[in-house]
Amino acid sequence: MREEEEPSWFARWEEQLPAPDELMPLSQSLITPDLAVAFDIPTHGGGGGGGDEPARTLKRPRLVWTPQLHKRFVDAVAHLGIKNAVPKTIMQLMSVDGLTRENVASHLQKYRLYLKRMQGVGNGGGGGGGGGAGAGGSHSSGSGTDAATEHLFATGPVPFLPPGRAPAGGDPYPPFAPMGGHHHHPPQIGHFHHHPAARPLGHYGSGPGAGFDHGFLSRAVAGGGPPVGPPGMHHRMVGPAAGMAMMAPSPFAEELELGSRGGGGGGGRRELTLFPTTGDH
DNA sequence: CCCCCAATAT
DNA sequence: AATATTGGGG
Repeated sequence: MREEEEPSWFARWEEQLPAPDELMPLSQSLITPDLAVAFDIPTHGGGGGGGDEPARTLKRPRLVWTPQLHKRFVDAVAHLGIKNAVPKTIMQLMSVDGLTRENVASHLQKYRLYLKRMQGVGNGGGGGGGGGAGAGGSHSSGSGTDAATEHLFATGPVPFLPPGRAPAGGDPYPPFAPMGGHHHHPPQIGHFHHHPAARPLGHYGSGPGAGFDHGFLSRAVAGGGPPVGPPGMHHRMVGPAAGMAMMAPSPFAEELELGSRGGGGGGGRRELTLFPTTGDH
């Protein structure tokens, strides 16, 4: 009789519910770029009567990494390159409202672990990838991807994995290999390369007929956003001046890589688990 | 200041 | 379980 789970009256407002009876074929609506941050647990549980709502001290609800959101994350990382894929940059590139650096950092950490885990010997999980050198001093422990990790991370093609694995002492860290000759360019946070399918920020319409914003979708560059400064940083940008510079909503185009991609050439192959989206599992 | 990682707390 | 948070080190 004890139930956990807080009273989420708002439950996770995911993206959906366009119409009570309208059912999307979902056949392969891989274009469900919906972007929405799903939160849970709004705040004080009071109930009742309280009355007071300290707008300050409001704790942000727990962020729910929905597959779509995760995808944006992965795409951002993939497009940034290992060196620029740091929390702040990733967060900015994602342009998801409500997302904080800590959110990304935490997820990034897990994501990195997942990658390492997969490259270790014995990998297994989801599809494997090809092994890789032990990067960084990691201890390889055997276990293959566990269910836990799998449920989120393996839910999308890992865009980068060491292409050529060096069996014994190769480079510990690949300089980052873009997928089969793809584009990789200086992280322009202002606007990304144009893609035929680039969607303008605002409402990621999931096709005709849907399209509604939940209020926050697209980060309002409030506060007089500084006109983007191209992060052409080559080094770790440090310095007072570099502290803040780029900021702009950027819906970067996404690469629809639907086929399976092997982790890098070679051999691995990824079973595309179509999206578990909206309610799968 | 920011990042990274491990451990821990919720 | 999935995130958030903290702490130590760079």
